[in-house]
Amino acid sequence: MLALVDGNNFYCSCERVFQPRLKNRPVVVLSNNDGCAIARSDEAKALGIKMGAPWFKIRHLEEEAGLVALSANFALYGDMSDRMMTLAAGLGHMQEVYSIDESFIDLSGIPGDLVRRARTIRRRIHQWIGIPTCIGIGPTKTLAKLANAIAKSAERKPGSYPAHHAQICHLGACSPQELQALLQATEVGDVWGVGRKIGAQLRAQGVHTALDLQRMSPAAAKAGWSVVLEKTVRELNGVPCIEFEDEPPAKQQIACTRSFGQPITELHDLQEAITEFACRAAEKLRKQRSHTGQIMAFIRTSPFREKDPQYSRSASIPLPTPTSDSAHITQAANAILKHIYRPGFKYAKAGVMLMDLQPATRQQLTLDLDNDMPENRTRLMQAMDEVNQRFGRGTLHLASAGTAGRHRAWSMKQERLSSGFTTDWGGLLCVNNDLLP
DNA sequence: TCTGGGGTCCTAGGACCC
DNA sequence: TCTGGGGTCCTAGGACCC
Repeated sequence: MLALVDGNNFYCSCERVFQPRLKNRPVVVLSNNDGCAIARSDEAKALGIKMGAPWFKIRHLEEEAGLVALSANFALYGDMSDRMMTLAAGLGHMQEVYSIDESFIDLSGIPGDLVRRARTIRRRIHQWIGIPTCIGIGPTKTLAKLANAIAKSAERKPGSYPAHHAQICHLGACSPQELQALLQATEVGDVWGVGRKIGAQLRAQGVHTALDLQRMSPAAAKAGWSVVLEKTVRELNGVPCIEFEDEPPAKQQIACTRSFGQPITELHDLQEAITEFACRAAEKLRKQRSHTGQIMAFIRTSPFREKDPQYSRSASIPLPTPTSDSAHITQAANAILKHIYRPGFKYAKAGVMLMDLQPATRQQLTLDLDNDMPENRTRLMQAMDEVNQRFGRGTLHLASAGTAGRHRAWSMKQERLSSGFTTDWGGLLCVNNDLLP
């Protein structure tokens, strides 16, 4: 048996812990550059605000409905998440952290009343961290997800499901008739793994509810769609097909991409952005002790400004020697940028992706020894990570050649650090590429 | 449907080989 | 010159998730 523990409206709930005045008010948390809503309180959902709604379209609700909008504070949410995960882990023997606000817990071998146990953990998370959660229990991941959705819906929308499933729902403890009724009351599009497109296709074939999908033959699911949907059907029938991952596998790719607050036209401004993205990506890479064998960069105009000429292009460079060196990665990313850049466009977004990731093995370290001053180089990177960890991300960063000290034309929102102070881009220590070996 | 940022997995189709 | 069959590898794109 598996449990899924999920923080309700997670980012909003985190903010409410520190700003109790936000309780019972409609609240949204906005993405980078305050672009769109990425979290909504129940009250904000009741106002009809959709996930991803652009801020400029819902802004009028500030005046009209007392909507409160907050810029995202990801450092805070990461911190709260760690604490919540630690408590949630107490539910069973193994935990898979699935996202910032969700974790699966393996309940096999746990004796006694699982619902009562879940209730204890839920209360503890609420009392100690201040985050409200819902817990779904079922024999497979898909059914645990479904149970979680039922637990949430039963609490928020009375009448959608029987009230005793609110907050905690244990599908493994339901009678076959009860389970059937719950599946029938669930729209097929609400099943984990069924998105907008496949949901529409299923409905067109007469499959409207989770129960309909459960009764589809796995062979038909595979023939009509793919092995992914086949697994979903099997999981709905209680046959585990999606593995429990106790420790997170190393990432296969690492990306750092951003939309700009204002459109960018000049190459040197894009260079600054790409340099920063490359450095951040390299940091993530070293954190998981990997090297990258291929670097990709892209730039694009805004598809939403239809009148403006559109341009979107990406390119990648395979590296002769896999590396985690910020300077190498930055150079490669900037070389790509020069290659794909065309003047005359208003660029809205750019990014760097590291691909072909592999463990930083001893062999690769030996290869590095052939480069200039490898020991200094490694120590420099270590020191940079340590400084940034201690004083906040971006305190020490590589500047693209010749741009150090120039005003940033592409502005990102200032980031609040978990320690509570605000960093400023002025007066930052930069290391110029030109100075590196 | 909507102006975010990250990820994963699967599939189809082309290149190339025997 | 045409016709046959099968396999692998790679890439782009689609669909999904939070």
